Amino acid sequence: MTIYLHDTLQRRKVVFEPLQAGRVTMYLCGPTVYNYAHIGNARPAVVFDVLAGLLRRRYEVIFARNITDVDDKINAASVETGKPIDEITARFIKAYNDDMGALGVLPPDIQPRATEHIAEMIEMIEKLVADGFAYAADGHVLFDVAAFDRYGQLSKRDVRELIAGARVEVAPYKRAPQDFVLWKPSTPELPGWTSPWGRGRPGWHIECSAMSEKHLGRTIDIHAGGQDLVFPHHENELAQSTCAHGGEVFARHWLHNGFLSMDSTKMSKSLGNVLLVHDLVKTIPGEVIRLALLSAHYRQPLDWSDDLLESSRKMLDRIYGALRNIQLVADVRESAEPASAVLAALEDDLNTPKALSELFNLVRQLNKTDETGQRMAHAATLLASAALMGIAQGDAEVWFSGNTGSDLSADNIRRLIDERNAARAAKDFAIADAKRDELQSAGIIIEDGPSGTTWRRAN
RNA sequence: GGCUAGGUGGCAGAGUGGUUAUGCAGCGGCCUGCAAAGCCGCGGACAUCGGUUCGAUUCCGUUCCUAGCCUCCA
Repeated sequence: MTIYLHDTLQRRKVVFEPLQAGRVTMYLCGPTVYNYAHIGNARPAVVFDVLAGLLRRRYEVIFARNITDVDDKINAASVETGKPIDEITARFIKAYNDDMGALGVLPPDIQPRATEHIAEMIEMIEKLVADGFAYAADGHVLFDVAAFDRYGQLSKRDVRELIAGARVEVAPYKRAPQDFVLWKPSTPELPGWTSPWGRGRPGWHIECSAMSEKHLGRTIDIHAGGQDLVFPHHENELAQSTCAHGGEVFARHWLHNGFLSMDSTKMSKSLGNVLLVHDLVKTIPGEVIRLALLSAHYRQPLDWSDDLLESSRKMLDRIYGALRNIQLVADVRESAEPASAVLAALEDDLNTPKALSELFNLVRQLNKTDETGQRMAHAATLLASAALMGIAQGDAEVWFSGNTGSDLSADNIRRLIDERNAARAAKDFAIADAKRDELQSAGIIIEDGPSGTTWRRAN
């Protein structure tokens, strides 16, 4: 089997092959920690969590997802709230990790922080200056875009079009408007570090170049992030890393996820139309949110809506419904392999919608099987397949009845069901139906099955 | 204006040069005391106009429309 991934640089799907056989290095641009993560920020975390898991089946994987903890917006938040920067970043790093955890995102192998890699950044900048790819001017250090002839290759942008004016900041210390900041001076009240160019702080792009080199090496296999990072962030990283490494390939595969929108408009912090993961997980199971994020292909746009969540919840109802009332023997479950159709879909550029459709084919197969041993085998395959996407791994009974969401306690529900069944046994269907109506009006739906009556909350 | 992606049945959303996924919703049947769940079946789609082809939703081009990037942003 072969893994295919779409590469932004080549604009096509390519066969994935790590530089070193059996070992994959992967870097994902993580959050800037000045606020809670919104659901759009969660998309790359979830999507590339699935990818990391998929790769781990076949390779040793070293997965780094950074934390940007030095940034103008963090400084602004500190000024605004009067709280120290460390307190703000510590708080939102924890919140980010907790929120992603609620969505079933496993921690990356390495979570490097920008402030802990200032020395590496300075070292890289010095190298760029020494080799003529960057210049110091007026307390700043700038990357000289003209010195890198392939600049613009990732975003397919013509440097000549990056003209001065409203689009690109013009500053007197720049040789050319498109030159970008590697290092900038800091004021006494803002965070700063001693450097050959005076007390200052790093520009935005240099941190990822320095941290990926330190933790993953000069050439990494996969560099991932949101589509909006293609330009300028990744274009600039590509330029500075390539130049600092004597022309060696920086990232062998570039992966970018599409955007989340609401009402066909991009969700973004600057527009203010954001839904925070922190709030959503209070009322919606993280699994439902995770499935919603995986219901469209990762490179396609995804419009967030209540309908999407409703539909995702119903998909999980169907999967858990099939798994309910099956007691899986431990070794059957543990030895189960995912269905090849599901695996193949995911290994084809992470085609999660296709994988889900194959998952539902397994559900149907399970539902129409009567024989217990066969059912167990199908259920185990279904579970192992769903595990590839990190969904439906919980207890089915808990899914349907863990939280009644109604005023009736589980004991009272059971009592009404017993009373109804007594009436049914006595063929007093008027009373039986009255009991069922009573349950239904309390948000409880009952199902008479071969092994007795079960119930679930109505959504 | 430049550059990228897209436009698929009531909705969501894959995919394919000829056999029309999957989930939800709808319809019919089976099961059930009746339901629910499940199973079986049905209907209904490939924005537009041209071109290539024996044949295009799928390839090429036109037009229209949508979103994103070009500035901090996943």
